[in-house]
Amino acid sequence: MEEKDLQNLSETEFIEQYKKTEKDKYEKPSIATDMAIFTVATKKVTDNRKKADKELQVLLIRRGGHPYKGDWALAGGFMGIDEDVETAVQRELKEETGVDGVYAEQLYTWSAVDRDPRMRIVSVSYLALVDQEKLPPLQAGDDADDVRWFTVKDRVMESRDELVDGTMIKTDKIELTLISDEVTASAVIEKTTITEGANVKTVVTISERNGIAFDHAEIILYSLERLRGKVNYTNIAFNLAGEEFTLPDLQQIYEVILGRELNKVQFRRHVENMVVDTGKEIKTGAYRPSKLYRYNAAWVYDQWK
Amino acid sequence: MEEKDLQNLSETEFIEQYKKTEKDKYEKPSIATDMAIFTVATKKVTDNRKKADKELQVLLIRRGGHPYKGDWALAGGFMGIDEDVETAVQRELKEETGVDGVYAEQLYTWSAVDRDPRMRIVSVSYLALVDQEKLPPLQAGDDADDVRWFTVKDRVMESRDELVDGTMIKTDKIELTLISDEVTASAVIEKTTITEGANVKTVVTISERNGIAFDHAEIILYSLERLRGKVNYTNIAFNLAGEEFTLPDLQQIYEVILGRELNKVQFRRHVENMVVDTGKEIKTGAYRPSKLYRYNAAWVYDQWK
DNA sequence: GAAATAGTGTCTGTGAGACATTATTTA
DNA sequence: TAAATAATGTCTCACAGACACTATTTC
Repeated sequence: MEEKDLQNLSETEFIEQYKKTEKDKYEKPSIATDMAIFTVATKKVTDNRKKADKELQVLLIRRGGHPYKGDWALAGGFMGIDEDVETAVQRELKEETGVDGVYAEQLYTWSAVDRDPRMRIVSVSYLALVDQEKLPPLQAGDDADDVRWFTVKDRVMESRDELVDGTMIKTDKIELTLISDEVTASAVIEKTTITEGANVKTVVTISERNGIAFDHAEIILYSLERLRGKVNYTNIAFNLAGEEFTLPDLQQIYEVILGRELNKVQFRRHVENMVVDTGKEIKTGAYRPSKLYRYNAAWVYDQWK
Repeated sequence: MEEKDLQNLSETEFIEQYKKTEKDKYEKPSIATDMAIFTVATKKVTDNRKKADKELQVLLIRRGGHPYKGDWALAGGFMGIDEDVETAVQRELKEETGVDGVYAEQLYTWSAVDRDPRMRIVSVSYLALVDQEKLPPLQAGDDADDVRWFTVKDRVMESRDELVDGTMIKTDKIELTLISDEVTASAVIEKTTITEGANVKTVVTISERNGIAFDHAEIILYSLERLRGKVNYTNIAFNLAGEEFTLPDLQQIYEVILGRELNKVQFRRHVENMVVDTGKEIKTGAYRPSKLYRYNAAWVYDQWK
């Protein structure tokens, strides 16, 4: 049936006909999800410093089969034909973390033609944040060795600005290092931002890849940026804290995310309206106890004040 | 061949075999793009006020066939199996606007199972901004009537906050109105934000739909929010201005996007470093002429100051 | 000079950033 | 009392917001 004739049908007839003759005319990609699941963990290391240190970790899974066999990949999976992406993500989050209702937000959809050698896979990536206290210990089952939390470190190796003829070219070379007990994976990512007039275009390429599967180093970096970008003006970081927490602990979570130390007074002023004093205290050492707070459910981010 | 046996092959053999037997095991969705293309246009209306007024417009296309026949939809199309989403978007932007290198940024990927009655379509939406001066007049061809710029108005009809048991439920009822010469399309969108602890989830439903196809009212609203959210701390608005512009004009672009008036002094201070004086002036009426500025290519957004 | 808009000077309040001080605990 | 960390007081500086004023044009 010609396209023209199709349009003379009623809507119901059209759709019936479309499903028969048009629906599978073109080859389609698969849709997958990739989730950068983060937690802030307390370092086990007992070094000289008394102050407990925390670190940002991401969950990775060792690839048991081709492609990228043996490399570490983000959690994720294929979207079923009868579910939407959000449902797939919540299903997979529950599977991987064992926790219900984990915070997740959509990041970006990756669609490079060659991002998977098997076939065309378009991936919708998500940023997920879990409170470490809620996490069950990683399953000690047969594949315990294949699911791990990696400490995340990123470092700008090189930063170059070039202004040519009204076009600003900014090149950043960023090293991403992921460390688990005995395993270290890493990547070097080159990020080029071309600003022509006010039109900003960013091209990202992975120039070195050691043990990180697919384009996942890029996705992890992107999720880090999103996390850092939102930490200061949303409640996003509270998803990484327990029900009750001390302000010094909360501050450490912020510091671990931002990768720098924060001023105490300023930090407390900043979160003042986001927390409620529980009236409880907690003693953690040979010094003044901390007050316990909880998240203030009534807090609203007044976008434009 | 069993999954187990597949994994004993070399990577090349595996992929070859995968493409033969595994690749099309499951039904796949189609990938489409939807683009909210905005421009800021100068009102033709000559009312009593001398000050020229601008308005925010979005490009819509009348659907010639089922489904949503006769309704207005965002520009877009299917992603080819040999191109990535960005390429598809740039191709379609050129087709629709006639302009090369239009600013476009990825917004969100929509995947509701029933968002298209024909088949499963996952849509990657984009926000695009074009300078009106660069736009050729809409093609006067046979389908000139099918492509139009609509003035965008949105209004919060109702806003309710409810705090139940540590869970904050914020419900906003928003009216979106799109006006072209003789055509008006509109929708009422209900946006519910559920904040449980710090975990924010937003559910959006279209409760009334008049002449806007698919879930496109939702996408337009989402793109408006993104535009407003970025206007104050990026150079995004400059994509809506010409090569050279006056500060009063630039301020109007900001005002039209934000939907409110801005303080002149404060605005000028805000954009001070983003613009360069061209030394030229432009006379537009019986009053002091405006200086012409251009975008300052050397401006960089120092993310954390 | 009147009308209209462009552009500048300056006061005020808020909030970020930094430094200093006090408070509370245990050894 | 020393050591360690929690919590608060307060100074400074940058900037957002507002108001008032000056500048330039045409009629």
